[in-house]
Amino acid sequence: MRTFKLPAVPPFSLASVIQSHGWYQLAPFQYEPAEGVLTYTARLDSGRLLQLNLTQSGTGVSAAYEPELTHTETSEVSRMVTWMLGLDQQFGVFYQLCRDEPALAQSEALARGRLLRSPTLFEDVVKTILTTNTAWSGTKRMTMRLVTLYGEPVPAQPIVKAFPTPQALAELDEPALRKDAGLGYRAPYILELAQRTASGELDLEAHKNSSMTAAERKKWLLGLKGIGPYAAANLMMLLGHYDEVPVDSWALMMVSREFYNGEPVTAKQVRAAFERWGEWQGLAYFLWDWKNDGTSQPA
DNA sequence: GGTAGACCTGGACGC
DNA sequence: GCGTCCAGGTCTACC
Repeated sequence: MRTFKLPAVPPFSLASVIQSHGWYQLAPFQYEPAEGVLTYTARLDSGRLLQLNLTQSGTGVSAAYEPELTHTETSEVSRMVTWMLGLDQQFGVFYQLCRDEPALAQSEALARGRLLRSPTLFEDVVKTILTTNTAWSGTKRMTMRLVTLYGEPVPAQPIVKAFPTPQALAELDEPALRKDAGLGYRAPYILELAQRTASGELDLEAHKNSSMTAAERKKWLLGLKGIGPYAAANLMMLLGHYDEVPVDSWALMMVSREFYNGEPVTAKQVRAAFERWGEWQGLAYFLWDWKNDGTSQPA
């Protein structure tokens, strides 16, 4: 295995990034908690496929890979890992605000704030659509089927596959996605996204670092089929905009238990509960140390 | 702007 | 084993 190291804006914890949300459980991510290794099957611009093994290295991250890469490819992998782990992201202002809130006081000590991302926005939009209107087990199953059925295999390890490209998905028909991949009614959304991306009509990757305002970005996301208020807020978080709470059924339950004594709450009440965190309210919600984590009934 | 019904799947449950 | 019900966000039509 060849390796290189990348620095991160301190504080940095790979474990905190990995456990920031459930993305590490979705193919082609793999995580070995005992060894602290996050594995991702990546596809480079050149079309080459490789397995990346990411581990904590001092205050940064170490990337191990095979086969040998060109200088250009190594630069591409560096940019990819920096984006996926948010190595250049800073949360100093947020940490200052957290110091007076017991439920967030550990954020800086644990280096929390960075959210694990896929290398491409295409992959993250697809995965976000697959989180909607289904249980987490369904999201994992649908993602695994997409990768298994339509992902390109790593030559040296044919059972290891990358996330399917927009081109690969664009060539499919709706019944295949609906039945074979088990996407159900989400199939036309994914197919349209893939076809628009593959044709060049939609340049998702340009939006990772666009000059759009947060409001413009959100409006653009809501214009994508299958992306509603929850999915848009979730993707905005991945894009580094934290000024809105992604309200789903879990958020309604947790906020009800935490702030409303178990009484049913509305999406407005969930947003109101975190409104005081301003541009950080989404992150405050994400990192909140809930008194009741949802696995038991409230006191 | 708000609301109701349809969409689709898998899991839980009762028989 | 089979049938029924329910949870989970978004879209569309309608008011």
